[in-house]
Amino acid sequence: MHAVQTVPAEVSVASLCKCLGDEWRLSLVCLMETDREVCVCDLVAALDAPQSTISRHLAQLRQCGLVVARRQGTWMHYRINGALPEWALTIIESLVRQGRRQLGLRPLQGQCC
Amino acid sequence: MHAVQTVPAEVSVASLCKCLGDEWRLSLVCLMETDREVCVCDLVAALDAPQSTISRHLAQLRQCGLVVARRQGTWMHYRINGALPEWALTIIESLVRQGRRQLGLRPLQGQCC
DNA sequence: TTACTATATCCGTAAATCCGGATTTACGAA
DNA sequence: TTCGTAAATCCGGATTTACGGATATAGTAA
Repeated sequence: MHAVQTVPAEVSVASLCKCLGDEWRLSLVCLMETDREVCVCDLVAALDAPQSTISRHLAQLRQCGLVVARRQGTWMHYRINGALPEWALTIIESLVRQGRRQLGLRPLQGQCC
Repeated sequence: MHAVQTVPAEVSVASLCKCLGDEWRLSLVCLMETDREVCVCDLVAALDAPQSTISRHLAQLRQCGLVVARRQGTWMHYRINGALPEWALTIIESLVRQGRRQLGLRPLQGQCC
């Protein structure tokens, strides 16, 4: 029995930037503390946007490999993809740090689930 | 007489990412060594693209504040905007470092000007 | 002047992206 | 089963963005 290889997802610099070059998506990632899961309903509440809009942008972040989702019953939990290569995680962290300063994000309520 | 204040240009994380989320523009920035000017004709040659395309993308980079231009006779020299705030310069440097690995950029010839 | 060069901008068209209400899917509970 | 909730997907229209040939602008030199 061998350990599970977490192969670093391939991401191109351009697609990473493109993905985070949208305020909705940047905000979503900024709402995800490193190594902390966030429920979709909390994201919808925090950003006060139509559910379909949030879901669509989360799908893009997933497709790009920036976040991963985990289902728990009816709910979906998202988090930043820890399997990303070092350089990507580092850059995302920097972008998120600065993004949090710029975007006036209301704190997560965590009321659901 | 007072010293010239280099007020750090305001840049939003989202617009920075959006601007670099295009392969042409990312390539252009990757071709600019930090603190080194590059001539437009060299950029056109290196990327082998229509001149209007390069010029248009350079204009976007300028508008976003990521690069600055200096005219020397008929030629225009571009460089990364050193007046950007620290966080932006740091992030750009990381993106460029990784971008250079990913994009197969042909080296600048520097034949013109 | 005129001619030439480098670069920027214009403009019509094509393609990509975004939006959000409506619908579907997935799951849990009764 | 059936119902209710959470989330994903669909779809048609609006908006944005990209493209590149043609043209305009800015500068040099004769």
